[in-house]
Amino acid sequence: MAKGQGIDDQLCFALYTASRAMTRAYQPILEPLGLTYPQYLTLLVLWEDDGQRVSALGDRLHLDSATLTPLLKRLEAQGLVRRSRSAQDERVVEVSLTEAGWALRERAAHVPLAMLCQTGLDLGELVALREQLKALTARLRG
Amino acid sequence: MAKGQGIDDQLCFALYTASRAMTRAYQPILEPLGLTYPQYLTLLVLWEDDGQRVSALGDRLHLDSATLTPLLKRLEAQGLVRRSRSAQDERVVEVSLTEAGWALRERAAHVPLAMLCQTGLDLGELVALREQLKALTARLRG
DNA sequence: CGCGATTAGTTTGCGCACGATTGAATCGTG
DNA sequence: CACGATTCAATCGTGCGCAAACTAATCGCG
Repeated sequence: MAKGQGIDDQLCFALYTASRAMTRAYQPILEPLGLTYPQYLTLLVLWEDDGQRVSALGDRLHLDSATLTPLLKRLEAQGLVRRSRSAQDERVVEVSLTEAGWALRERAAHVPLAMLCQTGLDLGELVALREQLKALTARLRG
Repeated sequence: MAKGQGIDDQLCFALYTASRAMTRAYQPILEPLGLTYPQYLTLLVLWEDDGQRVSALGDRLHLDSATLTPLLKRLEAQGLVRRSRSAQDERVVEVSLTEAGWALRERAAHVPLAMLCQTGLDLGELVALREQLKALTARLRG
């Protein structure tokens, strides 16, 4: 076996395939809610803290406005969020949940557990892996 | 702290951000070679085993032909690969490296080590994390 | 041989990601 | 107050990723 050059030896490839497998695993669970995976993540952030500006969402999700603006417009078109210019600072767009956006939270409440089951990990393994990934991300950014 | 519902508690989000951070970390290293990250992965597979059909590349990379066809056309436009219909079976397209495609292998030889350094992981940690991710991927697919 | 089923790859359409640019609003310094 | 610098979101262009529809070639069964 070649040492470290084959594609299956590469950490990056394992990460890339795992991430896509995860996104795909979410799909059948999110489809009844009419959400994509990035849209679901965005709503998670808003359910945690409603009324954030676009840049704050971007900081939280590590996405820039070029990605978020069209995504938020699609959520708005579905009636889940409102986008409005701040009165204090007209540059800022504040994103807030509608009634429907809040209501969706209940319908999505089962999602984390459903996904946890799909991973087949116990809580300890999950936390360990998650923290390793966070550390790796920090390293790659630094 | 909410238990398991916040975005930073989710394994999926850690995976998603780590994967994007990895892709981004590759960018400055691959940019001098004129490659994107998925293009680099595709070449890795071809350097291992030249002359594969599109579907075999897809099996290896877990990508379908709708993704690979345009990617391969871009590699072909750069003069790195040739795409040709098999004589035995006209449905099949075989992808083979050009001289330039092989030559690029030398110029890319430093990439894995450069990335390993960026991760700041020792080899043992890398292998452990990689195998956990492979196991997770298998679970999510199963 | 003939013809329906299957297979391989392409095309189409949509939704991310992200670098780069733009335009408008605000800030800061003189 | 003025005006250049900065900030915020939107826009543009490119390249994935993938579902679905399509096309052409091959297979298989009568």
